[in-house]
Amino acid sequence: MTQTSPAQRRELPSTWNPADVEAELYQRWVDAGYFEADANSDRPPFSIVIPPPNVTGSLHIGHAFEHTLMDLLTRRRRMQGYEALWLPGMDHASIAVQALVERQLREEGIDHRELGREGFLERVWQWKEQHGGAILSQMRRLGDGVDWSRERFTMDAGLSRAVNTMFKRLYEDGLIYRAEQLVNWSPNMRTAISDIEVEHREVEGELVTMRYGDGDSALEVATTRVETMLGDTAVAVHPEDDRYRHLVGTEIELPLTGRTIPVIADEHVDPTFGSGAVKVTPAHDPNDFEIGRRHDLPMPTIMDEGGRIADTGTRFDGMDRFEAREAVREALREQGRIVAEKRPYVHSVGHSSRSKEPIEPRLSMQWFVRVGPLAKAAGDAVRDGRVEVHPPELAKRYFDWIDNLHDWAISRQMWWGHRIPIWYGPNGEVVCVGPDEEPPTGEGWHQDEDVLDTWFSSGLWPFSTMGWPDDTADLRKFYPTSVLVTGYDILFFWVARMMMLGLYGMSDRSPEEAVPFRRIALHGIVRDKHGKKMSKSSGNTVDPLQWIDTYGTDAVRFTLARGANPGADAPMSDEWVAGARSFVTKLFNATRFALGKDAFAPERLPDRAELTDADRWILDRCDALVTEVDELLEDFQFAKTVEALYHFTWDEFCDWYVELSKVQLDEGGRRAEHTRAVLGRVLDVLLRLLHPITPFVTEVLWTALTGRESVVVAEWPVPTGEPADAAAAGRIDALRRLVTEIRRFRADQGVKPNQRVAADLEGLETVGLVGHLPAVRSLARLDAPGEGFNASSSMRVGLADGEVTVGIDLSGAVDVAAERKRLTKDLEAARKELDGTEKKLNNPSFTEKAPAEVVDKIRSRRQTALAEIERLNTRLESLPES
RNA sequence: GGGCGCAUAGCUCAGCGGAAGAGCACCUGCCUUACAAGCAGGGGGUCGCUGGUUCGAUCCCAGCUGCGCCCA
Repeated sequence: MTQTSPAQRRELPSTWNPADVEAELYQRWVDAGYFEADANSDRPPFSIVIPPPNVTGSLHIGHAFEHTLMDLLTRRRRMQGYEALWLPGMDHASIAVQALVERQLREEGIDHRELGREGFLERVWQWKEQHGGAILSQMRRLGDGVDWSRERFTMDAGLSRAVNTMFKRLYEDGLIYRAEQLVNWSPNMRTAISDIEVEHREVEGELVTMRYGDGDSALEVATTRVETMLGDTAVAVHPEDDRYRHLVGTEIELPLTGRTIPVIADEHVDPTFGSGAVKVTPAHDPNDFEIGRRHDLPMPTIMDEGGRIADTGTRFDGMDRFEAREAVREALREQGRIVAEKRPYVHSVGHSSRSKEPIEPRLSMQWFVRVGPLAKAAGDAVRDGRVEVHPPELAKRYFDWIDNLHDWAISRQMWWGHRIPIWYGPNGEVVCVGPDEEPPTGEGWHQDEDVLDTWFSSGLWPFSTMGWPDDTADLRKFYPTSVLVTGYDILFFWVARMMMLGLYGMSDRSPEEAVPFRRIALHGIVRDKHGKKMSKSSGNTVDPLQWIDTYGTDAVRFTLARGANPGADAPMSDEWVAGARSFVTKLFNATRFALGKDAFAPERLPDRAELTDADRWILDRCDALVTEVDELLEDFQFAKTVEALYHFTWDEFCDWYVELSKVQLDEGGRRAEHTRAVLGRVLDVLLRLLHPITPFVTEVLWTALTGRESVVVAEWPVPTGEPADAAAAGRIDALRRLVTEIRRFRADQGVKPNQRVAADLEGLETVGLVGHLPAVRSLARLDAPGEGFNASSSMRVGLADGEVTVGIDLSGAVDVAAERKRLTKDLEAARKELDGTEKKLNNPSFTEKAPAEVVDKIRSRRQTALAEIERLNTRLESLPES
């Protein structure tokens, strides 16, 4: 047995003030290089890439949540001896940053277009250096054990090279193409966005029905966007619709434009909706676009990039789309062409998830990724188990989505981002220029003006950050990453893109090794304490940094981990963080107590035979805890892990073992010495288990306890393999029940918790608690019966192996009514139990069909109930009349 | 419109075929030398509704109601 010499010990402060030590501890960890991974080590790899936060972002509660889980997983693996890498970084957020810097420039009175592309980008980089990445310093406050030496940014040279390489490969494989297509257009940002960046929201608009043509050939069509009529090139009806059959093939006058348009028949028209005739605006509506294609209709674009009516040759040109909506409607009204108006008319409208404005379907030339083969491979990787989705229920959602994916619009009409590496020649040449190639020079050559969707570079994140396309030591060691921790809300945006591009980019590897991650741990979003989504508009957002200031990082992390059920949302409130702080304080105080009693972390425990029931019980429980925590964490059951640790720490270790240890310490000698070892061992294990969740307090306590360097690099506990001592556990269980019953009796009788009363205990030998008499007396605050002892009241406690009679000297002040009430209540419960069990046992189908062990269990419960009733009745009868 | 999920103690959530659980909140009593950010004790639920399967249903199945999410 070795012992930490007092000299090695670090002193604990008398109270725990996280703010005093957190920053210093974190810096110490970074300086010591604990978080830096070595690609050349022999240890088995464990790697996580951070879901890159937006360079404009600051730490919000969702980051804190996700980071806590990742840090927890990484710290545990590090302690388990893995070469653990948690790779940090940010993405460049093309649209958000461009908007931000454009706005800044406007405030200075500068139009970014005047500045030119180069000048503008200079300003963006300037902004990035000065204000970008606030989140990185905030991550330190959370205690994130990331490898700062590997920090990455999607616009870094290396990652840009990866983007360029990927583009070129896809292009040459025919998986990237350019086409004029209807895309989701953001007039505010003047760019195309992809399908997933569109959110559908119910809005109150109007449904206007208008009449095209006149007399017999008139048709009524309805729309929520009247202004689009300026771009109509047909009216469509169902081919089987008898009402309109005679009109098909004729031309009809399109009001306000001086044009006539054909009436066509198309099977996709729903004859039961409205009048059964629909206006067709191919350049501004997805369904109409399809109709236009089928019928080879002209597709005039009637809006400019900013959402203003253009090129219609009408007086509406130049009007904003919403202004035009009213103006066109009123113009039609003047002509008596408005047939009906429904207002408000609630319908679903696509909005840009970035700028929040209604998107405008717009025909334009864009670059697309042909997702077919990529999506198939991405689906298969999950289908054949190379990538596990946790919780598995969410895999279905992944399949539903990835198996029905549309081609991905990747060009953005922006300057900030990876410029599309395509050069156009004077004679219509199109050349894709790879990263190490020289672009064509000469008259008339120019590069595509657009940049790539930010998700394109984020999709390469798991390998571009490790040096791809080069064959690097990092890639060899850490790819595929071990687990991806992210929100289910981003499954489509990001996870699917990494799957597609990862499998494609790494296709020179075996299918098993090409996947970007082996497991996907999905979490939900953080909600408020009423389960409401946090949002600025409802004013229920919280600032994790403010919580850290108030309660300490450990408390915040503990709360977040405690709320993390697989795939489920996590409700959060400051009351719960306060509760977590109490836990941290409890742990601190318990350790302080132990150290005050000279507890130490022994290398070897004393021989089991030398230990008490209490020692063996708590050590066995501790062993079971290690197993439980391991099992839960392998399954990403964070909430249950925290629950198990909380319960053990508070309800078993602090409430019982620490109290029992006081009795043992009082005995002195070898008993006290062994108790110090057990206290130290349990704390040693417990602090290590808790470290990934609450890194700061455990670091302080564990180094104080052990005198060793840091718990960050301590070994993760493993079960001892010692068989649990069931007999000891049974006796401790009996002890706890006996003590609780006595406390209950005392409370009923109005005896103050701190008041010692004389009591006589009979029957301890039958329940195996003779040796525990001092403990019972200590925990139940009983004195040995002395001179003139008079058991004015007595109680019988039924335990597994018998019963104990406790005679208590209450100096005559017996509250008979309270006692009667209690006994009556217990009696009622016992009778109910008897009824229930007898009913079952009297049912022949039950005794015949139920498994034998269940029947036995019910029989024994009936026996217990009978004994209990007998005991309570005897006691009730013996009570004096009140 | 299509799909998925959830309804369990005042609140937030576990449990998911054989005795209703936790945290917080609540009530009572305690500053008992680790801890009042604490200790001891206590109250509180026909497990959304209606049927069905089963010896037995909070748990499985069907329908209904009410919420939530995703997609169009």
